[in-house]
This record gives sequence, structure tokens and C-alpha cells, in this order.
Amino acid sequence: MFRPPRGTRDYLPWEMWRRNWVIDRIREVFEAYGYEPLGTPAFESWEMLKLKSGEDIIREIYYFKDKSNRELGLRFEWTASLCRVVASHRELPKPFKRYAIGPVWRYERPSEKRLREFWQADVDIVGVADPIADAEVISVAVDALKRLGLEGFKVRINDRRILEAFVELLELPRNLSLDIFRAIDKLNKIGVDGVERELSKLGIPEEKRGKLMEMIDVRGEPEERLGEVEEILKHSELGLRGLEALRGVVEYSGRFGFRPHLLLDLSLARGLDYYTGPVFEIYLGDVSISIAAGGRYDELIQLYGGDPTPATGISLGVERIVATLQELGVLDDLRVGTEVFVASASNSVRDKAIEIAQRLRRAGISTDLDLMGRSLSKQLEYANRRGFRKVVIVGSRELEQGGVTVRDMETGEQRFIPLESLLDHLGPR
RNA sequence: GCCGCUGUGGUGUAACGGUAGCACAAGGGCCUGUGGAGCCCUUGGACCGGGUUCGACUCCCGGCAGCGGCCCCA
Repeated sequence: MFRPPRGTRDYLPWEMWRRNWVIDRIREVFEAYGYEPLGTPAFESWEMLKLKSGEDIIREIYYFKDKSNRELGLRFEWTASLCRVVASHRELPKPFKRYAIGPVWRYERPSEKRLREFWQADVDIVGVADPIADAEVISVAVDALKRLGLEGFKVRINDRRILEAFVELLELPRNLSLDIFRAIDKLNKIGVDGVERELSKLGIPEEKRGKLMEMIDVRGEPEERLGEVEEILKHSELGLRGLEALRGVVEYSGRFGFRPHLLLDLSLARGLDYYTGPVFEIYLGDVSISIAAGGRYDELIQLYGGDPTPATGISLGVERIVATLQELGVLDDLRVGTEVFVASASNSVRDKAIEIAQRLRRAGISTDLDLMGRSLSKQLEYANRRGFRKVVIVGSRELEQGGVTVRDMETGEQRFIPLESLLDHLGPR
């Protein structure tokens, strides 16, 4: 028997209905905020994909050659393709707000919360340097999660420039800053001692390690904590700019309405190399697994050959969100699946059953009918197991009176319905 | 990519170096005009390849896949 390749999986209908429901809600929120869909290919040129990435990411890109020996790779997130499009379509009005929802691929070790093929739902704003854009993309993500019925999540924020300022102030080697950031980023996962160990592996002397740990160990209500940070950063222009951006995000968060979810965390770094300003990450409970993350990348579009253009964005991890919703039971009562089942009481009325099913279908009512020639009790058993809410029983007795029996599968209640009012009775969804 | 643990019908499991059993699911019957229960029948299995052995699902090796850790990340 064949199995899906490593790190991929099948989604059977019961799960796919729920998944699609989640994706539809996310898309609704994206569109409610005025983001527009943009379509880009699943595979891009290898050159383009690796342009902005460090070694670690490049290693995780699915790479292949086509029959003409072109070097290609599967997209591992949405940002590269967006930058390519923006760089080559200067006519796009600014701000350019686009969304994209679909699979991305990463060659890494799979586990339950990490697949090699997974969906990202991504929004980005291109052309706005002000933190209002960062605040808005956070707000979209927050509202999408709320729309799905999630509540107790937190949005951790930081600014890359603050971390860079720390490196600067402590006179740590600049070429190590990404490695240092990654080490810092693990604080929540491996603790202070763990991070210190990582830093010492990088050759950071003990005294500086201690100072750095102190600097990044700021976590909590943004308003309260930002003051403390200013004191540390007062001699760093870069750091102060980061601080100002964060202040902006915090301020706008009140207006956008996600202030209660906001948490300043100076140990948040995010792995991706290209962030230049605010970075953010949304998680729920388990701190090591984020369900959404993003940040500002003001230098990326020019890297792809476009005009220098500020940009910021956020990605939601669809599988992780679905898994979370399932764990919380949010999806249990979801009404999904086909609405109506048309059952035939006998073979002689089958043609009539087809006719009725077609009428319902053309009226937009999702309708199934018996294709197996089963007995009525088998049809009802089937309809019950499949979760149909209404069964239309077509039988010669009712047809003689010009109608059918409609059975409510939840209550068991049955009513005779004249054919001409069947559509009204079942109604559109 | 590295290290560790695991791999029995579709799913969940049992026993055993010598005939692979159970439950659920699926299809059917009891029941050709009424579902959720019950009883009965049917279909269907040792991840793959090699080795040890009279004999391997069982032991050994390799691959593949899953899980956990590292790395990285939604």
C-alpha cells in the first residue's frame, strides 16, 4: 500500500469540512480588512527563493530540476513571491495589501505540529513605513483567531532594532548577531541557563552574557516596560527607533482593539533573517508553538530589484489553528456536510427521486441521493451516519397526493410537504 | 541532516520462534415504507527488502514511515 510521502498527510472528509470552514472564516476576515488575493506559483526559480535566505532556510527548500534543467524550488513561505511581484509591478497602487492562503513546503523533520506540506494564511502591507501597518496586520490576525472562536492567545512583540542595539551597546561581534538572536529567541523554551549556554558556545564572554540576559529579560505589559527599555537604549539611535516603532504599535493597538492581547517580550527574535523592525508572534498556551508570526521587512523588496519599499506582514499556521480548535472542541458542533438526502421508498419512484434531488441542487441546496439501490431503512441508516439533517422520502403514496415526506433527522419528526412548497420548506442554507 | 523509541486488517488492539484473534468501521441479511439498538454473515492484515532458522509477525541488518530530541520554524 502506498502512503503519503514523509511529512504529508491526507485529510479525510470529516476533517476537510472543518479545515475548509476555518480557511473560509480566515479569508472572510482578510477580505473584510480590504486585503486582495494575489496568485503566485507553487514553484519559483531556485535563484529567487534562496535570495533572501540564510543557509538554514536554503537547506529546507524543496529543490528540483525540470526537464529543461531549470533549477526550481517549492515556495517555503509567501513573502518571496510577494516581493518578486511587487518589485516587478511598480504600477501596483500603494499601499498594496494582499492576502494568500495555500500550501507551502519545507524540508524538515516532521512531527505532529510540523509537516513538510502545510498551509499558511498570509497578509502583507506593502508601502507603509508607519507602525500603523504593523498594527493592522496584527489586528487582522487577531480578529481572524477571534472569528474562529479562540480567545486566550497572546501577541508577543519586539523590534529587531532593539536587539541589534543590544549587540551594538555590548560591542558584540556584528556578524554573530543572527546567531545571537536565535539563541535569545529560545529563552521561553530552554530557559536562562540554556540561552547562556548557547551564547557561550558562540564565544560571548560571561560578563557580556550576563548583561545581555538582563537586557532581554523584559516581559510584560508594554506600557509599563517600554519606559525601562528607554533607559537602556538612550545612547543607541537604532534602538530608540525600534522603541518608537513599538510605541506606535502599542498605541495603535488600542484603536484597533487588540491591546489586551499584547505582550512586550524583548527575548522575541524570530528566526528569519530578513526582519528589520517590529516582529510579532501569536501563541496560545504552549509558548514553543506559535500559531501565527510575522514582522517588518523594509529591505527585502529592493533586494528583489524593486524600489526601496517598506513592508510588513503576518502568517497564520492553518494546521496548528485547526489542531488547536479541535483540541478545544470548538469545531465539534460545526454544521458541515451535505444538507439533504433524498431517499426512495421503492425502486419504482427512483426517477422521481432523481428529479427532486436535481431541483433542490439547482436551487443551491446541497443534496445527495441513494445511488446504491438500498432499502429505505438502509438509506435512513446511511443518512443518519453521514449526518444529513433532512431526509426527503419519496414514495408512491405521497406522490399520489402530490408531495413527499420530509423527515428531520435530529428530532425524528416527519411532515407531508406538497412538491410545490418543498423548496420553501427546505430553504436555502 | 543527526540521535533515540516504535511499526500486526481502514482504525484501535491481543497472543506467539510453529494455524495471527478481538473490537470498531465498511458491505449485506434479519427488515423491499422509516435511522441511531440488537443478532448474524461477508470482505480485509504482519511497512518493504535481505539474513539467521527445519520454520520468522516474532531474532539480526538495511531501507521506509511515525513519534520524541537537536537544528530550524506556521
